Amino acid sequence: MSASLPPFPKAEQPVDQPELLQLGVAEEEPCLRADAARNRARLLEAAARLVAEHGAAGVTMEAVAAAASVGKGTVFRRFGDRTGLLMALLDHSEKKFQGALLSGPAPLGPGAPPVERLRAFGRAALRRSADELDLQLAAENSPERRFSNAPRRFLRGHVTLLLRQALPDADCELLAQVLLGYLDPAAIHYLTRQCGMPVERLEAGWDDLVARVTRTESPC
Amino acid sequence: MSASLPPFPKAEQPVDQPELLQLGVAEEEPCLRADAARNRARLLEAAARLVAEHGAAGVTMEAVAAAASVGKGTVFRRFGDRTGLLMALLDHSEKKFQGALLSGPAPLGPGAPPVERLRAFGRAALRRSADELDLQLAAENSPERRFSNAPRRFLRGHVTLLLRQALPDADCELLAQVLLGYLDPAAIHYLTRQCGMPVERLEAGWDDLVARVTRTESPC
DNA sequence: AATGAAACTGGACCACGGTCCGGTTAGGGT
DNA sequence: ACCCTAACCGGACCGTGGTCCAGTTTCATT
Repeated sequence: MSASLPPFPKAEQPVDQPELLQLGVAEEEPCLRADAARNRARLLEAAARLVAEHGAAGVTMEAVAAAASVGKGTVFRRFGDRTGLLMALLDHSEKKFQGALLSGPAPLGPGAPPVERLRAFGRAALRRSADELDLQLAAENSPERRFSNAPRRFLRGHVTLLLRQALPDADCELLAQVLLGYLDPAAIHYLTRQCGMPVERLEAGWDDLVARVTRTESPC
Repeated sequence: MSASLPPFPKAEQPVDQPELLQLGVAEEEPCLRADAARNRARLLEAAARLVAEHGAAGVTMEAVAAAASVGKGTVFRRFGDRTGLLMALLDHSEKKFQGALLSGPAPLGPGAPPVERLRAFGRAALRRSADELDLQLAAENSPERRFSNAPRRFLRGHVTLLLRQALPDADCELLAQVLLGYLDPAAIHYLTRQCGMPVERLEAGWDDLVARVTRTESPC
């Protein structure tokens, strides 16, 4: 909420750059002083240990700071807020996923027809959420930023692109929003854990949804 | 987190009763002592005033309690938590909406073909979110309970029913989840406020989505 | 090596959501 | 009219996310 804070990178400014990172995997930290980098590594390690021991709910900012023998302010300086820390924890898996989409083997990566890539995308995302579900849930942003973080923007761009190949005349941004909504971690948690649906049903539902959305109207 | 709490209704237990409220609008408070009812009314009035004055973000539990000349514990006893208070604030509009769906004029109410009712439903929901957006955003539950509150369950049942009339052989629960995801207040906020999409585009997108989802495959 | 400033550190501090429990009150039974 | 008990009240208390700033450290430059 403060105005000018030159020496405070805030770890994720809401700059909405016009899709020039379309092919770059994501932005990197500009640089880091030696001690800062060391503390960052210790914090991530401590946070991962806390997740393993007490679940994602046990990742308290104070606890992480204490476990890393570091002041609380340092955690906030490095990661901005709790969500930033949790997202940093998911960053490795996220980067791997992005890499598979951009340059992995088909049908997830390039080389397959777009609809088939979409189907593979959903299955991969569902499987990824099967592990990491509690972490992804805990990292869920506040309602205002649930859609405007870097990983989400990347997935949105990817799905939009695939949709545009299959449906050149549709509003692919909105359709991408719909498809990604189906893969929302909170939704997956609700359907599988609270409603008891098996993952197979979610996968079948995804294929069905993709088929319905990309079906071109009555090609008689 | 406590175990047994007889004298503490908690305002919304997570009981997931098997759809026997399908036609009842919602459950009512069991009864209320005279002073409790008076305090409840004063709290709601105070909360509404705070929303009008300082926006939904200004609705602090302490502020509401103070504005109603009531102890903080009373607010939590009555409404369970902050989300409960905000949902109570939205309750009137919610009930009206549910009434329109159940027994209002077509095409929103009964009497129109299901696909047309679905289209009307989306437009109505979008318009309802246009007002009240900040309140609906602030009332958004924690990720775990975003889908398991009474209003949401009602809408889910309604949409599922309409879908089943149009698509007897599809997985209508999952499709209903998809459609409701499109109408999520956070999504609407993101698309209209942050992406700057006009509401007309969202409405067109809804019609398109309903058409795609309910299109029966190649009726040649 | 000395130096100066940018960048980082840590812990005191604050606000808010949520819990607890001793004291109070409503209102039905007698 | 009285009493008894369940329900309710209020505010002290706690944990957590997040801010702030005085002091310290790094490192590029000389």
